[in-house]
Parts: sequence; structure tokens; C-alpha cells
Amino acid sequence: MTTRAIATHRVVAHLDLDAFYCQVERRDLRAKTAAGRRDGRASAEDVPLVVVQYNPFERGGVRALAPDDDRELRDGFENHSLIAVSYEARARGVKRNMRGREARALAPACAVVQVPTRRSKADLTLYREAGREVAAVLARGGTIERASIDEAYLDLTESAKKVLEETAWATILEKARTSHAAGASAVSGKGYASVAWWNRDESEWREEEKLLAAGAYICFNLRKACVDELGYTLSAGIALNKMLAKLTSGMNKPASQTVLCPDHTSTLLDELPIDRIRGLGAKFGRELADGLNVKTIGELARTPLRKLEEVCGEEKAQWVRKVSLGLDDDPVKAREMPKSIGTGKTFRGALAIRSIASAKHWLAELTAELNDRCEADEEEWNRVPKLLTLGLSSPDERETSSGHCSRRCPLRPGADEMAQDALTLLSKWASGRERWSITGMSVSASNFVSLEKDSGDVVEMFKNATKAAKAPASVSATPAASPIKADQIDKNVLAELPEAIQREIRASMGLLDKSTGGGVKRKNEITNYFSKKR
DNA sequence: ATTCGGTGGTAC
DNA sequence: GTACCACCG
Repeated sequence: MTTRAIATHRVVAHLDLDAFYCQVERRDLRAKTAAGRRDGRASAEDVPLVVVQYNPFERGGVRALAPDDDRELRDGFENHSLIAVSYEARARGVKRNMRGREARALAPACAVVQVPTRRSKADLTLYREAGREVAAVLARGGTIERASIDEAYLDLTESAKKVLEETAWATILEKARTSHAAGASAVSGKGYASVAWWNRDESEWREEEKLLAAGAYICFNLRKACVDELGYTLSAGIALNKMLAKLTSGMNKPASQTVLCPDHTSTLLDELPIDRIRGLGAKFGRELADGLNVKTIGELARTPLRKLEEVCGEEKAQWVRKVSLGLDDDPVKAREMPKSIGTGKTFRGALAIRSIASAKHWLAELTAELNDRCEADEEEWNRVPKLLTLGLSSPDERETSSGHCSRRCPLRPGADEMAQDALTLLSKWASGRERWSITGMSVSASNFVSLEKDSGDVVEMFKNATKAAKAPASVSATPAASPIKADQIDKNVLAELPEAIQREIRASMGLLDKSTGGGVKRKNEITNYFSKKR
């Protein structure tokens, strides 16, 4: 009877790294301390920490700082814009959109770390790679959709069913119950009432609640793996769809996860401010709120569909109606790779670009970075981009549009080629006007096509590893077989592989001793590498 | 308070 | 093909 219902329910998790850039920098500081490279400064642990992005008009400007350099700012050089604030700093009232100086005033011991720079601009490679490492771990749990550098959705439906079949309920519960149960307070009337919800007798659990519990169990294991293997904490929300999972993941931060009790979805949404729902946080949400004179999702749910349609048209009205009822059928798309790679820089005020020579210089810098990242991407995912897009911000565009425009052309690989083509696009744009100025430039690569896999000795050699890596996912208390066994790979061979892949292999071997199941996927780096034309 | 450097998606 | 939107640290 309930078996029919199972098929209609999904288990979706939204996972989000806590103050991600700060965690990456914290780990970096730890490593530098251990290597004796922080000349006697205090330990990096528990100190408030903020990450700043240079401000070209501040003292220090765009200082050239490689990831490996000492990037802790001091001596009055730290008054740049904050882009990430650790929870220790938040506890002292430090907020994003403050400057370094304000952070220091509130938290004198605060470590102020500047983002790495390269080619006279911010270089986010350090964070991108850390994000990828995390995604690789999360991908063991189920279908992953990377939503940003530090966020992902997982469809845990199948994995959760499997866990329910293979794992004792008590075992699942033991880990799942460390999650907050959102809405449970409505049942018990207590503040921290998760306990009451988790304490119910097994017979009182509906099938979809059990699936959510299994999802929470998987999530717990994945988050633990991220802490154990990478040293990063995440927060997570587990619910019946993406929208609810996203809403739920932010309820208990940092380093904890929340399950949304299905029975309490409408209670939760009823008084929720409209802008808390993804997609309603900005202009569209304001238009709805103003047009209908409503403030909460509950009010939105009670608005006649006709009125919704008047404000935003039929299609959007449908979406709004469903979302206001807690429904969202947007699938978790299997996508671990980015769809585009881009880089840009702003040139405000006096820094605006007004000559072709200057434009040429910056395009060369931008395309050099773009080319580096495309080459790394090809190495990792065995694909190449086919489309180059130049983006421009210019006050000259403001009369006709919002001040931005873009032009595209076929992408020819190579930094010089990209620079040339981007300059051609820019020249065409500029040739239409006498005087011009550019306040922002970006280049991006997209329309990726995969390179054919071909047979080769390497593939043959690692056939077993590839086969094992394709085994179905399993995240349980009893680990499945590891994709690659230690004795399958020659030590010397291992040493010659790229660092990321070495890590991957070591991690998959390490899983044998860990509580987070192995036998999974993460085939991308490994199988791509092995199936790649060498 | 909305900087700077990104991402993905949709309307037309 | 381009403009614009929403959201992230």
C-alpha cells in the first residue's frame, strides 16, 4: 500500500559549505603554520577570519599574491572589501559588505586574508579546486548537481531506498537523528523538539519519512567524509524537493543538517517571507509582493490563480502557485562539470579603459587565465569549449540597455588565438563609436564538446579499475568494495599521475577503513584520465 | 551599504 | 545571438 507512494517521493539534499572561502583559507593557514611559514603568529584555529578581495583604490591596491604566499594582511593594509566571514567573526558582529578595518575594530584578533591574485586580478583557482574536491566526495552519495562553487544538490532517492533495504533501522536512526527536524517543534511545543520526532516508534514512521531519515543518514556520512578527508564542514537540508532542501539547509548553520518534516511544510511556508524562496529573492519577488500586496508564502498560496496570472502571466503563475504549496518538480540534473568557464575584471572610475592598446593588454591577461583554466578543464573532463564570449560593461551602453553587452565567436584554442579573437570582437564594438570607455570586461568559454574516448593500452591496463569505478553507488555503514585496490596500481605509476587523481585514488583506498561507504562513482577524474588520449 | 568575480537560466 | 535576471562568497 505504501509501496506505491514511494515511487512518487524523492529525497533531495542541498549541501552548502560553511563560509567556504574562510574554511579554505583556514586550512591553508593550518598547513602554513605546520610548515613553520607563519613566523610565530598565533594558531589559525578558532581565530576569527575574513577573506577580503582587494580594492584598487585602497592602500595596497592589487597586490600580487600567489596562493602559496603569506596572504594575511596587516599594518593597515587590510581595509579591503570582505567577501567571506568566518562564524567566529560573525559572532563578533562582523558582516559581509564591511571593510577590513571594521572587521578589525570588532574582532582585533581577526585574520584578514586576501584572495590570491594573478595577472593583476583575483584568482579564485584555490577555491574552485577545493570546491571540486568536495563535490567529488559528495558525488559518492547519489546524482549530483553542482549549483555553485560551494553548493550542490543531491538526489538521494535511490541511495536512500537501498539504505532502507540494507541497513538496520536502528543504525540509520543513530546517525540520522543527529539532524535537526524542522517543524518538529510544532508537535512537541518545545524549542529543540527534534528529539520527539526522532523518538517515535518505528511503526509511526510513514514511508517517505523513513526515506528522508535514510537521506539524512547518507548526508551525515557524506559530511563526515568531507570533514575527515578534506577538513571542511558543510550544512545540509534534506527534503522532498530542491526548493525545500535549499530552504532547509540554511536553517541550522554551521556544520549541521536539517530534515524537513513533510507534515510541517505548509506551517513552515505559511509565515515565511516571500524573498526566502529561491527565485523570489530579488526583483520578481518584489514585484509579486508589491503587485499583490502580500508578504508571506502563505498569502501567496491563498491568492487566486487568476490574480497571480494578472501579475506575472500564466506560466510563472503556475510555478509560483506550486512553489507556494511546497511543490517543486525541478529534477536534480546530473552535472558535476561547469557549463562555462569565465573570467573578468572591473575597471571603475579613473581606471576605465579608453584605448585599444589598454584593452588589448587586459584581454591578453584575461584570455591567458581563460586558456589555463580551459586546459585544466580538458585534462580533467576530456572536453573542449567551442564558443568564446566577450562581455563588456560600458557607460556608452547605458543609453540603450543596462550598460552591458556581449559578443561571441567560435573559440579557437590557445591564449593568443583567444586574445586575438576577443580583440576583434571588441574592435568591432568600438569601431561604431568615436569615443568609448569600458568599465568591465569578461571572457568566457562554453559549448563544450567531449573528445572521443579511444582505446589504448592504458585503458586496457586499468580495465578493472574502470569497471569497479562504475559499480552502483552505495553509502552505508558497511562499505562496499573500494573502486581501486591498492595492489592494482603500481606505486611508480601512481606517482606520475596528476595530483588530483592521486588524491582520488588514495581517498578511495582510504575508504576501506572509514564509515562512509566506498564503492562509488567518482569515475570522472579516474576513468576520464585513463580513457584519455595520451 | 551592493564591491568584485563569478555561475546558471530564460526571454525575445 | 543578445539582454537580462537571480544568486553565491
